[in-house]
Amino acid sequence: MSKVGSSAMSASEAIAQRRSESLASIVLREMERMILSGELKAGERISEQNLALRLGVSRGPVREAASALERSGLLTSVANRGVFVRHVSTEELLELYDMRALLTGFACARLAERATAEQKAALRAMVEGLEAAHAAGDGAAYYQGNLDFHEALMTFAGHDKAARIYETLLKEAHLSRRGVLAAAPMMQESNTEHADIVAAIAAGDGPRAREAGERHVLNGKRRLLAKVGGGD
Amino acid sequence: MSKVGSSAMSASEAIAQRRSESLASIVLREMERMILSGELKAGERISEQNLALRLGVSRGPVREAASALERSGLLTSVANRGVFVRHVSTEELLELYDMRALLTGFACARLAERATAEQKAALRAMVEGLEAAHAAGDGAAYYQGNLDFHEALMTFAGHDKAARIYETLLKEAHLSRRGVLAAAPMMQESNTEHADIVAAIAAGDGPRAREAGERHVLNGKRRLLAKVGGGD
DNA sequence: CCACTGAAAACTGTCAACAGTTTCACGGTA
DNA sequence: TACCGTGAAACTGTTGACAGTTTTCAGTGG
Repeated sequence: MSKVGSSAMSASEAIAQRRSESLASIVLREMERMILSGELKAGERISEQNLALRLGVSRGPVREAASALERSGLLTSVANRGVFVRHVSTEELLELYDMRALLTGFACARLAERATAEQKAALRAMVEGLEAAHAAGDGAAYYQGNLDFHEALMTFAGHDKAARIYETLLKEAHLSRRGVLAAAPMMQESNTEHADIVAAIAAGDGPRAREAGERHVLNGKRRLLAKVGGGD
Repeated sequence: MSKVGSSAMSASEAIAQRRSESLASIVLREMERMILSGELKAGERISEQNLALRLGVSRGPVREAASALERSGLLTSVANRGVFVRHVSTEELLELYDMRALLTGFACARLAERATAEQKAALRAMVEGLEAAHAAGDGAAYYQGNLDFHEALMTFAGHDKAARIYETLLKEAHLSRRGVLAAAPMMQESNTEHADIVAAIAAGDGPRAREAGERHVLNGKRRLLAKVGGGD
């Protein structure tokens, strides 16, 4: 319960070496990491007292961090009982896919009209990398590469608000460890869609790029749904 | 500086009469209200000490509330200097319009397929109310009715995530008092678009509803841009 | 063996105080 | 008059402590 694992070590170091960053923001990052890595499981209670002790800070910064994380949907708090890692229901996960689809489509349409040659090349390279990962049957590499590809789409689009919202949505989706499973099995199908997206962007065809981007994420939702079924 | 104005009174009462709501959440609401009402202007510094004093609480809950509001984009904090009401640039406001357009289009498409007869009737009634406000030249009524109509679109769509994001975006947009001005002048044009949206929804035409919803908000963006020009 | 009671332990919500930084006013100097 | 140190006042970041609530658990009775 009170183990000062190596996982918390980096945060402790950060606290020791801090210069101008507030403890609250360090605790925030650490809590977020713990939640997203699955170190803290969904529905699990977080004792601010224990956490403060483990991180070597007082409860004030921990409460501030928790307050912020609650706002961004990673925690829920119950009066006099503390904060809990939020449980993302299947319905909510599906809604997250809807929103990601919308944003991805938007970004793709934008890229079709403003992507630089370098950006197009980078996207093409990423798709080839994913192809290689698929050929090698390397699920982990595909998973990471897929995340990178989607992040690149949002970043290259040069729309701060869209990228920021997407980031938040992705973190929330990661709360449900189910989302992770959906990507690996259908590598071939998924990467074909990636290629479609890049092709539409390269062709400068906004509507087609938007449709391809949106469809791709919605297909991911469908693939997830097929896997989950009425399972839970 | 230290006036305990009538504006803070309701919050003070809430604090006095509280039963199970945390002080932090009350302070959060009050700060949000102050910011959105324009009582605190963009770029203005918020002294947590003064605020705590005015609300009759200690600095702890104020800091928690500020931490949460920073996360949702209403405040920015600077180390050792405190928190400031965020300044929303024109570029950022335009991006907010993009996102609202996306979400509105999404909601409209959804409504075309799942709106109940009551919901359709309610939307129609709202458009008629707006028409009346326009005829009467009542800008304030039109402004509020317009907000209500858009909120209804998001609520009726039955998509929690979309509604929640929309709400956040709207609050951020309200930070820039420029957005407010855009609605009033073009009542006729704006409400014609509202009618188009409702017609498409009533007809069960998803794509057309989506297009109409998206276009409507983007036209709002265009109207805003025309007004602002290169002004600032 | 199980359900119940009640007191102790643990924890959250809140506050007041301390240390370090920033801001501001004041007085001296060119 | 304008400029620049300098010290006091004000404020933020953080902590430890107190009050009230929840949880735990040993002991009791059925």
